Amino acid sequence: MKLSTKGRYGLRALIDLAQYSTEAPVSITSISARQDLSERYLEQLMSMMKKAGLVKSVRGAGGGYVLAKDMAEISVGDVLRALEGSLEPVECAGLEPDGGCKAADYCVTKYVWQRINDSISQTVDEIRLDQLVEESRRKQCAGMDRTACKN
Amino acid sequence: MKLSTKGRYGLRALIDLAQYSTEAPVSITSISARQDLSERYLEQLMSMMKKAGLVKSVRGAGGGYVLAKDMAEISVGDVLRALEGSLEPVECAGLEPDGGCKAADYCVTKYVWQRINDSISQTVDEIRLDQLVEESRRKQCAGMDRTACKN
DNA sequence: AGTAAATCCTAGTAAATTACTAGGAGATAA
DNA sequence: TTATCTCCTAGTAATTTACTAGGATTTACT
Repeated sequence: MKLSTKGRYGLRALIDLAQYSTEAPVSITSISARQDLSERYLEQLMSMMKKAGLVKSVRGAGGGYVLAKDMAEISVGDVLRALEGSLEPVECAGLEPDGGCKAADYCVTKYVWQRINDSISQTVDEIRLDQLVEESRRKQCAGMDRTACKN
Repeated sequence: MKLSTKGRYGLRALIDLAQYSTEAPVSITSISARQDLSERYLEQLMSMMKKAGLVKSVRGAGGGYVLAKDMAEISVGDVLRALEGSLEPVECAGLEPDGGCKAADYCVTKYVWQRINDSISQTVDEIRLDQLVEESRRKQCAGMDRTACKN
């Protein structure tokens, strides 16, 4: 039940992007320098977030990434699902109307997986990027030594 | 953010055990037959749950496993933590008073991981084995074809 | 026109983890 | 004494993770 580096790094990167892209697009190079992440790897994460419609890219010199929508419109759930895939603790935990497991009616554990799924979904969907950015400003995270912590 | 087969199989096995161990201990052979699980693998899961104090074993012929405490005293959280290890979505998500990450005061994402951790913990800790057993009886899960579903 | 700074896209790959299997020792009831 | 159990340690194939590598393409600037 661990998040991978994709989700962890990606959320950090997006918070960074949200803070620094108010005027011009922000390059992968600058994000990875501030956040101490591999440029090549971050590239892939940004690509995933782009496909998910969270960021837009500007190609060529002076280019980079910008948020595709308002910070308040992006939830942690959007970010993590873009990077981790479904957050369901097991494959069948979702609420598919019909496509789900045939055995669902007789499945006790499905109730458990669904409860876990619901609680995760609810919390990640209610935390939005603007809150995190504000929190980051308040804590003056810019001065934080990123090599100390990989989360 | 997926549970492994340990957690999935193990919870199923323990529900099965709770239902069938009212009189005599239940053997791994019988659980694995009913639940369509590998005996050897289940053996390991039972051993983990024993170490965690959830079940007791009776060795020798006619032996097997019994719950170590009342069904109502065992939560899904107890079971999953015994089998999966910590349920924290990232290493630092817990509430360690001091042993935690040095950067915590400056770490925005830690807030996120902790919120997720808290919501998972709360839901798994409030679901107890007796509820699941009752639900299983109500649904007549005994007739379920276990080969159809691995969760 | 040329160059530097960017994103974009696909593959490859070492390390770690998962999900088992295998073998055999020891305990106990019949 | 034998069949049925738990117990314990190792091994291992398959999968996933976390990257790295190479190069094509786009664009601003001089």
